[in-house]
Amino acid sequence: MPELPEVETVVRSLAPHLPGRTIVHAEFRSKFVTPGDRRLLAKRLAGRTIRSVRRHGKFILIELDRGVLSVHLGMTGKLLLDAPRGTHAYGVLELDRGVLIYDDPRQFGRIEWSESMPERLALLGPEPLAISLEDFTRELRRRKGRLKPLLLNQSFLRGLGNIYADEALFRARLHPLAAAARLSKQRIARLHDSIRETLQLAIEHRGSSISDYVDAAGDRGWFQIMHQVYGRQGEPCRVCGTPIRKIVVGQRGTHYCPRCQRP
DNA sequence: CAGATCACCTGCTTGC
DNA sequence: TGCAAGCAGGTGATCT
Repeated sequence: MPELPEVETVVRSLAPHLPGRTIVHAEFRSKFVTPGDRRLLAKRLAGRTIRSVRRHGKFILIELDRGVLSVHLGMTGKLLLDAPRGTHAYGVLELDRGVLIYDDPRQFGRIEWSESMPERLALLGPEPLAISLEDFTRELRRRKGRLKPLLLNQSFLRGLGNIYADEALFRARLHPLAAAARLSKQRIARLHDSIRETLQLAIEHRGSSISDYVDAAGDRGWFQIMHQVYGRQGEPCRVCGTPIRKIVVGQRGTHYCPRCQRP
């Protein structure tokens, strides 16, 4: 669920509160979210002071006075500040002031501690909000495959997910099955712009709350009311009125306008 | 290497 | 009403 705009919103909602806080006690209850020795993890965190909170793709990085805690929200993960502990509170960080709850019904998220920057982050592609048109063009031309799976591939760009891949393709008027390497210069520029504009707009609206996404304060996003294609199958395209179509691409539901996004 | 298939897990919706 | 199947914002392993 949480893609770049949602993760960015969570980080922004945490940033005013976490730096300077000390973790008094930690507890983890899921062998999926926290694989390996959960007691050791809790022990490593106890007594640590939080230096900063930032986003790297869809990862939340909590820098400590020793080591880094990386949190990936998976599909249904939430980081909640001073919230009651629900059934799915699989991680609890008691702070010197307040408590940080990791809640995740499906347990697809991951929480890991590492001494320095987690190695897996090095495998991710550039930030979609930062990449230049030149770099974007070069990387796109190097790739085979279709546009939609490519946009979901975190080694191409880090942070796009199913909602924003579909929304960016609509904005760029590009078909999800178009061959990435064969796009004209003009279309590449359109896609580059569309990705940035879509993500920025979504961040301004604090992300999309499709079912249960909320930020650390428990507030929902409202970009979902501006979705052009995602979840709108059968409804009229906001530009041309043609019914939005839903197909499956790379095992993922893919929404597009058959008229605005010609093959 | 691209792409399909499956798996991880829970909960909500849909259809019979 | 009840139950099973299908589907969901993500990712990674395995196979062809």
